[in-house]
Amino acid sequence: MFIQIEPLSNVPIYEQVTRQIIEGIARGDMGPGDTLPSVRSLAADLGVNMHTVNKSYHELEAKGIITIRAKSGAIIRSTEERALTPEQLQQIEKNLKPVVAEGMVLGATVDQIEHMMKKVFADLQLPAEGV
Amino acid sequence: MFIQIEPLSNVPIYEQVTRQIIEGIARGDMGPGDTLPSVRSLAADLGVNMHTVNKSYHELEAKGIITIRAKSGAIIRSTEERALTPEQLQQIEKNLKPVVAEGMVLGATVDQIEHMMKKVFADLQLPAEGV
DNA sequence: TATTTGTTATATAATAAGTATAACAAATAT
DNA sequence: ATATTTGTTATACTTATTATATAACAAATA
Repeated sequence: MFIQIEPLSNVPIYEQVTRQIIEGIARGDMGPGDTLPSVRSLAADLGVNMHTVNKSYHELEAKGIITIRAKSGAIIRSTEERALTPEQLQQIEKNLKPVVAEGMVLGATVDQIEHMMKKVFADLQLPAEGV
Repeated sequence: MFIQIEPLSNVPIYEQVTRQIIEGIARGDMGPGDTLPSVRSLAADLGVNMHTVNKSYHELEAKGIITIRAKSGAIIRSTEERALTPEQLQQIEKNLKPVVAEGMVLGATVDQIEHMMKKVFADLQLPAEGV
């Protein structure tokens, strides 16, 4: 699997796992209907505890990105199933705000920030385009 | 002062303080050369401990946003002093990535995300325009 | 000179993060 | 049918983080 844990990071391991799975889906490495590896096997792969991965999966479920079927596995939901509610949109905006504010205070221009946005989009989408 | 603490938030208090000071600067509520309130007075205002605010100030200093003069106070640095190094730009991009990725996976379009960006920009800049 | 300032130190408590084992019952594979 | 794998649940433990509470120090300021 594509996940790489940075043990010295200030970002918790379960959060690193969550983010990298999300980025993997955005990048098209895996898509709707695909099953995630079992918490035990992924934990063994990453060299971390089962519960750490389990926490990440439940975070993904809370975000509406996957469905966990008890005693079976975790499946990536389809785009139709993931509604994109107004609450979710608002949450994204709330997450965006401190990042943008920090960038501006550090002296980044609107153009610079929008340029970075495009880089992030490209980084997440281009590999899929290459198929 | 404009800072509002949400005690039930999963975001640590010192981090809430840091973010809201940054947003205050971005919004133009306070600018370069201005001094932040003393850690003791702000802590009293917010009803939190001195060290919590102190931690926030040192985080702001580490980000290059303020300068702490020992036994004197904390001053907001000028835009010229805040260099905006390539490392900082890269950090902003790194912060942006998981937020954008999550938005996309949840089904937000590029246009929707860019529209939210503009809302955030407006929210941070318009009040200053009104002066 | 008295007050305020950031700094430093120590102590304590609560919560979060992470690991370690173990057992259960349902789902799946053989 | 049996064995394995699965997510779930429970308990226990360690460590780090967050936050508070006091106190004292020395420099800056009023």
